Amino acid sequence: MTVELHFQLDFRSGTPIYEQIVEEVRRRIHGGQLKPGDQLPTVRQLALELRVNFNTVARAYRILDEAGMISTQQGRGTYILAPPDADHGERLRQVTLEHLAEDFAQQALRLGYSPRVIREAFEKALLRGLSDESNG
Amino acid sequence: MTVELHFQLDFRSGTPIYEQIVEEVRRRIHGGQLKPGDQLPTVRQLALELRVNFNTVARAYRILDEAGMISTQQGRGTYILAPPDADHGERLRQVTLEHLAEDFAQQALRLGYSPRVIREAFEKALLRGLSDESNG
DNA sequence: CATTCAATGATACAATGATACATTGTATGG
DNA sequence: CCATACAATGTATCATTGTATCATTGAATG
Repeated sequence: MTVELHFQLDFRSGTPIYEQIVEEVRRRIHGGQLKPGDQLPTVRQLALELRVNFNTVARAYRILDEAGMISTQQGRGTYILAPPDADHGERLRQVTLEHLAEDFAQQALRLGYSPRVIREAFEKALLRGLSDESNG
Repeated sequence: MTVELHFQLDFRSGTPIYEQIVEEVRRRIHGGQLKPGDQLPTVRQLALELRVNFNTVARAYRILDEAGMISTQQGRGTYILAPPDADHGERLRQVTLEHLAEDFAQQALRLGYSPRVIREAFEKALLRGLSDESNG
């Protein structure tokens, strides 16, 4: 399922190779030829095709990764990411909060504390956290 | 009966998958959701659920095995060994309600949630924990 | 020229995946 | 009963993928 890119580098342009790769992938993502979930060629595959060292491709991929456009995963490959969506990020954050809350509640209950005592401890900790936040 | 874990991996976090699995199982053992004698999902079941190779799960299980927290047995399965309070190597600190509450409050605040949202998540989790306690 | 520094290459490494294997429990047939 | 076959489990080994580190190159600069 890894897509083919087929594009030509200009070795004489003065623009670094890794930059040319970054720009090409960028264009294809914006142009829609590359869609979220698509797997890019491996660093070695693309390097072979472009006749460059695979570290150069890796460098381009790393830049795109840091820009949030792709996801590089050691041992797995690199994939196009969905464009950052504020709503989606919010949903993930909410999941995390629920997870934290659930862990806390379960552990507290398991230690045998009553709901009333747990609520008190929670409220106290929350207020303390708030004052810490505003002061320090 | 093998327990279900359902948890999400973060493929983009940079933390290796096997490490994320190790930590998740650790948390559930300490939190009491996993008790001695419980059978974990088989490496293949969990791998399928998490969409990773089963060797990655096997690696996590092996680490937990070497830490003395679980027992993996070829041809049989893997089982929780550790009593929840026996801490293996790491943090031997006393887990108190105050600590739990403080950790939860601080982490939630650090994520940028408003006190109101945190209270809602907490209350919901607590009620759910209570009903789980009485039912299951 | 010598020096410096960014770009690229070479090499070793870590994480994950694919595949074949050994061990255990259970069903099946005699 | 016992033996055998089979299915399910974890294990071992190697291939594949990205990462880290250092060496090399080549152009800019003094």
